[in-house]
Order: sequence, then structure tokens, then C-alpha cells
Amino acid sequence: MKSDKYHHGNLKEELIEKGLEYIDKYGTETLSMRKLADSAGVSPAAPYAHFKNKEAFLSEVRDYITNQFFATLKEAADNCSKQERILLELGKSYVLFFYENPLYYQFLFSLDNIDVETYAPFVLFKRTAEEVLKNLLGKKADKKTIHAKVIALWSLVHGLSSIVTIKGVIDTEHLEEEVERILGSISI
Amino acid sequence: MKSDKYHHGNLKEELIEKGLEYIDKYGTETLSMRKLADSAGVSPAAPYAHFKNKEAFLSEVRDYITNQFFATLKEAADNCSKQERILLELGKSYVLFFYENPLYYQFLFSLDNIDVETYAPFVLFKRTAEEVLKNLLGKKADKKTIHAKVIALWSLVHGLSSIVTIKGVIDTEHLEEEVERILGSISI
DNA sequence: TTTATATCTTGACACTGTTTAGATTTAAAC
DNA sequence: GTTTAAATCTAAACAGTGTCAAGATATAAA
Repeated sequence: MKSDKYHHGNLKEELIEKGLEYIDKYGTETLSMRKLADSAGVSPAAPYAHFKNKEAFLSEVRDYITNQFFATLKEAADNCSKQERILLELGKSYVLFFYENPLYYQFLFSLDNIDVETYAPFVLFKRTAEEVLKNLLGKKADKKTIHAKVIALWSLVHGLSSIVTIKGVIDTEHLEEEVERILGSISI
Repeated sequence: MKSDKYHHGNLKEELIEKGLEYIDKYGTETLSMRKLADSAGVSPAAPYAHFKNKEAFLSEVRDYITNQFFATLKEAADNCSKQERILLELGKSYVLFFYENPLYYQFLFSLDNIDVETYAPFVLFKRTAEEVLKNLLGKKADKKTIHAKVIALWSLVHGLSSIVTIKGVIDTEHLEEEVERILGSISI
């Protein structure tokens, strides 16, 4: 992979891409800046012209994946015409995103650097859930009740994403069907 | 911490205890075998007389925490007289365990070395959920439905444990009350 | 064309997991 | 109780890690 040019020209982007690939394949455990530098054909210290340190690099990779995750959710919400299915579709795409990229789950939610209030995917899910619930329950439900239900729905989806990630709890043949059955098996 | 004796006498246990302390305080990220060896007053290679490698050490620590976790769940289940509240109590102690030890969650569920079918805390929760559901739904519910509901309940609890861990989504003043409200806000 | 800035390499440092050879202590065998 | 075996430790080393400082080289700005 070693280039002949002194200046790589596109190092920052390539490092992030290689980082994504690596995490997708092997997870974050054995990822090293030196390996990435090597695979990009530059010296061990080269990445530090673009990233303050490893954590800053990982943070950018995390942002990238977060954007993918958010886009996936957004698309599912936008493409859902029936209002009564929107939460289900949102939940399904949430879970399936991590089923397809199991190692991302760990990586995204491994650190305390997530601000629940501003983390876009969480905000989207919670806002949607809140709207749906308000429409469903009308005026008769107080704030506390709605908040509790929102957290519960989010927990359900978030937890299933993790569980689906761990092992073959779920019949992988009829995955979507199974996820839908699970998410639909409880009522609010 | 350095002892004068050549033989430590209790190194294996002390390493595990120190490991537990460290993970509880700082998490697993910066934990190193050398630091633990040093804090126990032995040379860097000493731990390798007791553990094949770092992963084997972490595995034993994980087992230790898993036992604590399981004992917590078991106690909650055993101390619950009212049958209709058993799932709620089980879920509460599940969530609260990780609220009290946020860094344990990451550590326990970080790896693929969990066999969902045999992991005692999971088995306990799922068995209990299944029993409760069978009593509740009687004969009219088929296996698939029950399985879906069991996974859903488990996901709810597991997900809330993770969410409670991340940040202050929940009013820490009335924690138990809040957790109970959330878990009780959905029906099966 | 000069000057400044961005991007790289080289070389170093401290730290990590882990292995090997040998020292020391404890336990077992006679 | 002495000899032998096994368990437990130290010391020294190796390769791999993050990251910094000094200097080289390329690009952009003046």
C-alpha cells in the first residue's frame, strides 16, 4: 500500500475509511493507529497531523457511523406512510442496523461521551414515540406517564438491538418478521 | 504495597479483587496486568503463574461479577411473595444492579463470549418471564407468541439497564419509583 | 520567488502483554 | 528429616502500542 508520494493527499479520509472497515470486521479492541497508518502507507506519526489523539480519531469515526445510523432511521420514518406503523418501522430499522453491523453497537455505545439529550438517533426515536403516544392517548395521559412509556419503548428497541447483536437468539431466516413480532408483542 | 515475602501467598485472589475495584472505578479500558501486579506488590510476570493471559484473567473477573449479578436477581425473585410482582422485582433488581455499577454493564456484555442459552442471569430472567406469561395467558397463546413476549420483556429490562447506565435520563432521586413506573408502563 | 503553513518521516520515550530462564518457597515422597 | 517435585515468584527481554519533538518536503499564500 506504500505510496511513492511524500504527501498522501487524502490521508484523513482514508484513515477514517480504513477505521470503519477494521471496526466492522474485527471490532475496536485490536484497532491501532499504527496499523491504520501502515495500511494507508504512511509513518506511525502521520495520523497525528489530522487527529489530536486516538480518542479524537475514534470520535470522528463514531460520528460517521452515527450519521449512517441516523440516516437509516430517518429513511425508515420518512418512507412510512401509515402513521400507526411508524414506531414499528423505526424500531425495526434500529434493530436491523445493529444486526447488520454487530460490532458497531459496542463501539457506538461504549463510552460516556454520549449526551442522551442531543444524540440525534435517540432524539429522533424519542420524539417520534412521544408524538405517537400523544396522538394515541390524547389528553388523558399526564407527562410522567408519557415519559415513562417513551423510555420503555426506547429501552425495548435498544435492548433488542443489543440482544440481537450478542448471538443467535433470533431465527435469522425470518429476521424482519421475528423482530416485528417481538416489537409488536407488547402494547403501550 | 510491596511485600517482603518472596511468595505472595494470595496473589490470585488479590489480583481479582484489585481488578474488580479497578473496573468499578475506571472501567476496563485502561486496566493493565502490570498495574495490577504492581498494586499487589509483585513483578509484571507474576500474574501469569495464575492466569494464562489477560483475557483469561478478565474472564474470571467477569465470572465473579456474573455471580454477583445472578445472586442479586435470585434474591429479588426469592424475596418476592406476590407472584404477580415477581417480574417487576426481577426487572428492577436487574436495572438497579447496573445503575449502581455502571461500568460493569460494558464489561459484562462487551464480548461475544456470552452464550445466551446458558448465561445464568439471562436464563433466570427468561424462565421466570416464561412461567409468568404461561400462567397469565393460559393455553390460548402459542409458543411463538410467548417466546416473542419473553424476548420483548428481556429486551426492555436489558435496554433500560444500558440506558440508565449512560446518563441521567432518569430522576436519580426517586430511582426505584421511576424504574418501576417505566417497567410497568407497558403491558404484555 | 519568497514565505508561511500543512503534511509527512525519523527517532525516541514510556507503557503494554507475554515469554524464557532461573531463583525461591512450599508440598510430597521416601 | 532429607530429598524431590511442584508451585510461585523475579529479572530480563521482545514486539507492539500511543504519542511527542525535530526536521524534511510539499503545497498555498504573499
